[in-house]
This record gives sequence, C-alpha cells and structure tokens, in this order.
Amino acid sequence: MSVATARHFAPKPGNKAVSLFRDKSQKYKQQKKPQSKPIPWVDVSDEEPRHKDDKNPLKRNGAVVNGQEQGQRRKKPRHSSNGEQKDSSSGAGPSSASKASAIQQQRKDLPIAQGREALIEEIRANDVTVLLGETEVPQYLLESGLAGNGMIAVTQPRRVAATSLAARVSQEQGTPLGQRVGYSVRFDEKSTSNTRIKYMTDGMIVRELLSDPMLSKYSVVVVDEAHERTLRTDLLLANLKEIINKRNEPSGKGKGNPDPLKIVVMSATLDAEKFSKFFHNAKVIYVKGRQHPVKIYHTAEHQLDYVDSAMRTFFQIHTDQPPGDVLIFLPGQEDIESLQASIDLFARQLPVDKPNVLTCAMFAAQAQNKNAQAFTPAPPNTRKCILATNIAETSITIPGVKYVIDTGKCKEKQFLARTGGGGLDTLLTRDITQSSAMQRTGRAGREGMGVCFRLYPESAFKAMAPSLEPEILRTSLTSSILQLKCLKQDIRELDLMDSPDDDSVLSAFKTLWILGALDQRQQLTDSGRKMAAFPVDPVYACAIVASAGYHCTSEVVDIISVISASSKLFVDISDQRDAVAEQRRKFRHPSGDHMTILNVLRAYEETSAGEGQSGRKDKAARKEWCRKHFLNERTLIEAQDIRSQLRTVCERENINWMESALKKTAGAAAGSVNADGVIYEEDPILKALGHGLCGNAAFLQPDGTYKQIMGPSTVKIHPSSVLCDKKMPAIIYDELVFTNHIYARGVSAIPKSFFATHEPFKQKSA
DNA sequence: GAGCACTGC
Repeated sequence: MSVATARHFAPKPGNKAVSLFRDKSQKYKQQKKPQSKPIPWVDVSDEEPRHKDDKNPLKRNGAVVNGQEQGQRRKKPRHSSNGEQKDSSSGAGPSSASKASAIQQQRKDLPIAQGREALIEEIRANDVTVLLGETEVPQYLLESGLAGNGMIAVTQPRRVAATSLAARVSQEQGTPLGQRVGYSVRFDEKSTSNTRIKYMTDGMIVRELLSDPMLSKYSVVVVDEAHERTLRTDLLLANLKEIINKRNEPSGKGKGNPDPLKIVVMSATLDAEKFSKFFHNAKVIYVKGRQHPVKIYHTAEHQLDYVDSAMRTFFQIHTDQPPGDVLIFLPGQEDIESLQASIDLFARQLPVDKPNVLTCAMFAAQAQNKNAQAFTPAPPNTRKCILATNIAETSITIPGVKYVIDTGKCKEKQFLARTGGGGLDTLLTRDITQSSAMQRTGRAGREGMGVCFRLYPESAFKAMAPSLEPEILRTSLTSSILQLKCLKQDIRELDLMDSPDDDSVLSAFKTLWILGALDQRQQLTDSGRKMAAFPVDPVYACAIVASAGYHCTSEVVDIISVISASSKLFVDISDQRDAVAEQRRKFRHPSGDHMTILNVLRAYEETSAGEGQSGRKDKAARKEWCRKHFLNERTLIEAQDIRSQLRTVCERENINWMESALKKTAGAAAGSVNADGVIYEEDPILKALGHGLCGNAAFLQPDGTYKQIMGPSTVKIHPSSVLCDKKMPAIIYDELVFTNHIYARGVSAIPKSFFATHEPFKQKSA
C-alpha cells in the first residue's frame, strides 16, 4: 500500500460554490465551502485481474478482491473422480472467514478456454453446480449434448439481460433469434418448439411453475445472477431443490434417472458458499474472468461531504490524469443536480490549456433522451463526466469510461412490515455493499485499464455488508404468499435460503385477509383465486374484482395499468418547472391522482385519433404530444400492454371489462375527455379502488395532516400529488414512502361515508 | 413542497 501522490484541485477561495449547495437538505447543513485540503488516497489494488468481455456488456464482472492474499486451500476443479468431488465441494470455503481470497486464488485455476471440457464434466457429474465468474456455459451445455432432448432455461433478473443475451448467443450460434436460441419475458416471447436454449426472466419461470410444477420441459436450469437474490430467484431456488428431490432418483436405488434435472447456479464470488450449502454442499467451480485491471484508491479518511469530495476528485482526475471519461456514482437526483451545477461552474474557470468538461446526468426519472446523452462520445478535447445513480451500476454500460468515482452511497427502498396490515416503504440514503462497490469499480475496466476512486477508507469498505439483503427479507410478501397459496405452498414451510420475518408474513396474511383473498383460517377464497390471476399487486387485483360490482371495470383497469407500469408517467425536467406544472394542470381531476391518470391515458389515446389511416403519422403525433405535455410515452405504451393483459384475464375470470361508468351527454365527441359534455361518474371508480386500498386510507385532522385509519402514522400528501395542500375529509393512497416525512403517494379523495358502509372495513378494522 | 433500481399469469 502506498499513499498516492495525486494533487488536489483547490477552488479559488471566495467564489460562489457555496451557494450551489442547498442547505435546506440535511446533509449539507454542515457544509461551509469546498474544503481546500487535498484528499489523500491509499492504493489498495496493485494488479487485480478483471474481466474483459466486450461482447457481453450486461453481465456482471468478476470480483475485485481487496488486496491481501492468504494461503487457502486450493482446489483444482479439473477432472476428478466422483468420490473426490463430494469432498472437494465443501472445500469451497470450509467455514472460512476470508474465503474471498481463496476464491480469488482458485479463480485463476480454470481459465475457461482450457477448462471447458472440465467444466462440462463437472456439471455432468453433479445435480447442482455453483459457478463463479462469467462463462458461456449455456452454449457449452448445448454443444456438449448434455441437455439431451430437453430445453436449457437460463434465468435472469432483468428482461433486457434475457433478451440481449438471447440475441447475442443466437448470433454466435448462427441461427435466427427464436429458433435454436430464444427468450421469454413478459409481453414478449421468441421461442418455438425447436428452441433449445431459452433465456427468461426469473419471474417468468416462477410463473411456469404454476402450470408445470416439475418444470418437465427443462433438463437444465441455469440460474444466472443468483447473488442478486431477487424474491423470484429465491422462490425458484426453493422449488428447484424440491424438484431435483423428485426428478433425480439417487443412483444405486436401481431406478436410474429417466428424467433428471441439472441445476447450474451462477453467482458472484461472495455468496458461493451459501448457495453450495443450500444445495447440500454442491460443487463450486471458479472460472477465471477476463477484464482489464482496475486500480483502486480509497481515501485515507472518512469524507464528511461526499458531493464535495466527488467534485474535488473529479478535478484531480481532470487535471492530472490522461484522457478518459469519468463516471460518478451518487445516491439520487438531488445530489446529481447539485454536483453537476458545481462541476459546470468550476469547469468554466479551468486554465485554457486544460480540456473541456461535458457533464451528463443519468437517473431513471429523467427523460430518456437526456439519459441517452451519456452515450454520445465527447467532442474532441473534452472529458465527459457522467453523474449517475445505480442505473449505471448494472443495467446500463457506458462506453468510454476509464475512471469511476464511487461515493459509496445509494438509496434503497426498504419495506417495514406492520402486523396491523399494510406497511411502509422507506427510501433513505445508505452505504452500499461490498459487491455493489466491486460492481461500480468494474465499470472502469470495460475497455481498458481503469482507475476507481472510492470516497471512503478501506476500513469502511471492509465494514460494508458483503451484499444486499435478499429481497425476500425487505419487501412486501402479499403477492408471493397469494401465489404460493395457489400452489398449495406455505411460505413458512418452504425450504428457502432465507426465511422472511414473522412480522412480514403476518402483515401479508392480514392484508390478504382484509382484501378478502384469504379467510380467517388463511384459506384461499374464491375471490382470492381470482385476484391471483391478475399480474398486479393484490391490492389492485382486489380493486379490479370489486369493480365488477360497480360496473366500472373499464376505468379501473385503465388506471391500474398505468400505476402498474414500471416507469413514471410524469417526466421531471427541473429547469422547466413552471411549464411542467402548467401542462399538468390540464389533466388535473378534482378527486385526485387516480382520475388524473385516467384523464392522461384517455387524452393520450385521443391524440391523432381520426387523423386518417397513417399509423406512422399517429405515432409521431403521439410522441410529440407526450413531449409537449412532459409525459413518459414509454409508461403509456407499457400501460397499454398491461391493460390488454388484464383484459384477457378479466375475460377468463368472467369480468366484463367493457363496462364503463363514463357517461356521455348527447352531442359530445366520443371519448373526448375534457370536452364539456363528458362527465365521469368517479364515485364508483373510487369506491372500487377503495376496496383494494381500504388499508391505505387516512382521515383529515384539524392540523391539516392525515391520520391513518388502520395504522398509527400521521402522513402528508406527497408534493407530486394533485391533492397536495388540499384538505379532503378522507383519502386513499397507493403507497406510503418515508423520506423526510411519511408521504402518501397516488392519492384520491373518497367519501368518508365509504368507510362507514364498506363491509370489509366495518368488520375487519374492529 | 419532492422522485434508488429492477420485475410478473
């Protein structure tokens, strides 16, 4: 280790930098001005081998193990007899604290190009194999004939990964996408009966479990990115463990294996042992990765203000380091915009002999075309500086990045269960995990040697949690428990890698009971079975089922389609706030956000309607209309996909989705939303929503805040709501999020009388 | 008076 000699960038004293930091934000309270003290760096990584995989930008990198190497048991995962394998499998890290370095050592043992045959042999010999590092395992399996006549499923947590990997592999195989190699994600499937490798989201294969509990179509299931431990990956792993017990007869009992299933779990290094243990000490194989080395620097001391530290680090890089773009990881939009303003300001004061600086911000709420600017190469003599949230950590790879600045912070939603039913999401800034830090570091080494500046000491890195808590421990379980009920499984009896807290389970059971999906004995009800058929949160599934009784399924399905879409409907453009507000007023409905959403959707569908046959013209008109009204068209298009899916389910469940509460007076243009002749009968719509959201309700108090009906909290209406600052006697809301306050988001007013007469509420709130 | 990132029959 050595203290690096990087000079620091000292802003001129007395300039205006201070005012750029918003002191209303708590984390800047102590902020005086950019410190003039240099940041001492400590070099901890002399030559870490990194993956290089240009062909596969979506895949996770190998780990940057943190320096020191201890002598650990080495295992050569080469050809070995079966007897030996059982032993050596537990040798992956026999209760060792510093298994990471052992793994690092072992990773070097099997460069995949030479180890391919060995790898196939290992998988052939074992029911379950845990594989570390990135490989082209699915192709090898196919080419080796190991899969027999069955299919190979490769699961991914994200749909972009599933579709793009399928595209790449089918190209390598020289076959059209959807033939030999296909994929299956929601709304989109490209596979045929000839398909041998199917890339799919983990949610999709969990869905297949409902109709095919033995996954009999597949002879190999490759669970990729297993270390991410999504809720669906965990449920899949639990079921896979059951399935191999049933499908794979132990040899020696004379029955043979007529239809065995192979499981390959692909994971990052840190979690290998846990996966191995879960599958009764399954074989672990380490694969050497291929990426350029990344030099890692930690700060010598804790940094009080990571935004300021990031700025000074950027200018240290800019003035001292050779060309190459810089990627800065920050927790959220507020920090990004503040830092961007500071960097832009100081960049204008640079000496003329220094290259220019071009900053781009990246975060999910930002308009897509603005996010896309990060991909445009910088002009000559310009260093690009990308300021990004976690969006650039896994889902997106930005070319040209040579330097990474890691603040070590992120924002994360965490669900706080309440036994009273419902719950609360927190969205707070917190420290990242070690695997996240490694992931961020890896972003510097994709095209060549890179450098990563971590704005925290090495001791802080070591103190970080190794990886994120599995999703099953930090998310609402209502949806999963309802699904499992349909499989006749009980989450408390399932053999999971991590079992959820009792609180979380009880809270979910109570919510499902309030919704009428389960009875007092926790048995699935008829309407619960209906709800489970809808691919939306049970709260909204309940509203759809209830809407039939109010004859307004058309509107309720429309609204829920938009709420369930993955991206936000309203685009934020910080520097056009007034224009945004003005456009938004056009859709505002006095009853609140739900009817406002309906207004937007209907208005969107009316644009360019009746303009003739040209579909292309309509498309362009809609796009322009969305831009003008600061709406995210992707959300609306996705909502339409979801809607057609929901309508299909309605048909299957004998709910007439065409029933509408929309009343038109004579002469009004059909469906025109804001025309005077059109009146929504919103009461039935809100009442139907109220059936689902009755646990998410609050009454106005004299001081203007709202008090939860079925919980202890005092809540405020989120500033993004059309009802913000309005005093409504009673409200329902989509969710509670705790940031600076407990905010209700997605809010509508509902008659207070609804709660007096609403049957489930009357009985169950008592 | 404010918005981490994913995903599904």
